[in-house]
Amino acid sequence: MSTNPESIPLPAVRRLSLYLRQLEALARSNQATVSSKELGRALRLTDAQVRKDLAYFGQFGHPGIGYRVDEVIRRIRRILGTDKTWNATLVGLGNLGQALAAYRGFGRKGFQLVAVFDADERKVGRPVEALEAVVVQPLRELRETVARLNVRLGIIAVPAEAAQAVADQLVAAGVRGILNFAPVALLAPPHVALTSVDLAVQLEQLSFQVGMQTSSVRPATERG
Amino acid sequence: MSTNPESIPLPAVRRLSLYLRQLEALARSNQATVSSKELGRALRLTDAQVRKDLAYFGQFGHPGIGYRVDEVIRRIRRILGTDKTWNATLVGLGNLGQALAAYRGFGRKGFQLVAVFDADERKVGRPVEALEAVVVQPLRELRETVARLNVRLGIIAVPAEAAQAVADQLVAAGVRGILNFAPVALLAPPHVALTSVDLAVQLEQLSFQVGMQTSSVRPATERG
DNA sequence: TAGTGTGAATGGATTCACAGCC
DNA sequence: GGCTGTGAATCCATTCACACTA
Repeated sequence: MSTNPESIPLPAVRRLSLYLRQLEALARSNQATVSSKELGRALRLTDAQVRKDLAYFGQFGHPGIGYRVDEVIRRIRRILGTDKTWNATLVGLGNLGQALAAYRGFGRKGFQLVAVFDADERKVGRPVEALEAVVVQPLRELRETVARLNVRLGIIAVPAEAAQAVADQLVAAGVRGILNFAPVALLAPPHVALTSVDLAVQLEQLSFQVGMQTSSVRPATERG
Repeated sequence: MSTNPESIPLPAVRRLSLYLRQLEALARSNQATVSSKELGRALRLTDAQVRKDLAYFGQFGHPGIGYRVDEVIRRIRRILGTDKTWNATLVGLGNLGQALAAYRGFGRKGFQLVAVFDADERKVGRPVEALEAVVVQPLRELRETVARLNVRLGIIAVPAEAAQAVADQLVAAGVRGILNFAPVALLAPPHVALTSVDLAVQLEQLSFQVGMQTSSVRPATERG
């Protein structure tokens, strides 16, 4: 009984991606079915968690059998929306931007990079390495190009100071979602989806974990 | 009253990084103090959330005044452990690895890249762009180099298939934390901290959000 | 027997609301 | 008056436990 979207826990949506990744790995090793227990073990989750998560999105499993790997893969892709292709644009061709331009995962998840922008006039006009038939454009052409090519997603890889202005332009141009790599909290209207990836935040989380472990792992042993 | 570490909600630790980022921005614009309300508004959190989060880590605020920006910055950095410098190593010099090698944020958060490894013999021996005095080494030298240079953190930027083997080698060499960019669920012993960044997961989350919004934003309007 | 789906119970995190301080 | 820190109340997510199915 696929629950109505509003009531699905956000963490469950995040885990859906992990299930998919794991299922894809199982498919590559030609495993046909998998149980919630096995799936949970690989991702360090309880079996109940796995079952409940999947059940939020529909009837996936077969009692006595488990989950059929390729069936579930298909259905999760559909739910996540990565079974269709969308045009995307990348703004900012610094180090990170170049790595993103060369990243094959966009295509695999249904996002096609059809335009790239940069503020640096020296980069404008050059072809983008690793992307067929894409040439760096100046920011002032963003709006028109996004509309003409029916771009639905914008990827921001510019310095923090410039990020909000770029986001505003992307929104004005009509994108439906923004993936932000700049280390700032962006504002976007509610009809535009926004996801941020901040490497500094990840580094800090790791640093904290390390500090935590070394200070508390030996509760009684290492005191004297 | 700084709570004991075990009992701090994990989400609060994640938000601590966001508070820091925001406070650093305020410091740059020379703002001396900030209230929980203002901080919350910028990050889209309630003021109560902000106060409670900060209180988990100690007495930060001044009633009637708010939080003193640079005082709190200093204290958060200390808590996160980014006030000290640690040596780090990068494994994998593909597109992403190169972007990471050039990323200035590592240094700013107290991580210094002192060694880089790659399995491709053609890359071995070359200097690493953007890193002073670092030359690409073959993987077989990982263990010895990590020990000799006192490397505490490993960054994995290799293909998914190779990631677990690299993680194992890093663990065997004695690192205390691993930052993983490969799209797999890695296993590490409990005394080694592990954080993963999977771009594909982020893309899927964004895709899902977009799909969600367009299907439910207009509950009554767009049905006929 | 092996394994899902799901209400009920538990455990965590967020919000409320207010005492206390500047 | 403005603002923090925090117990109590609420809300949300996870786990338990079992009816049900292949």
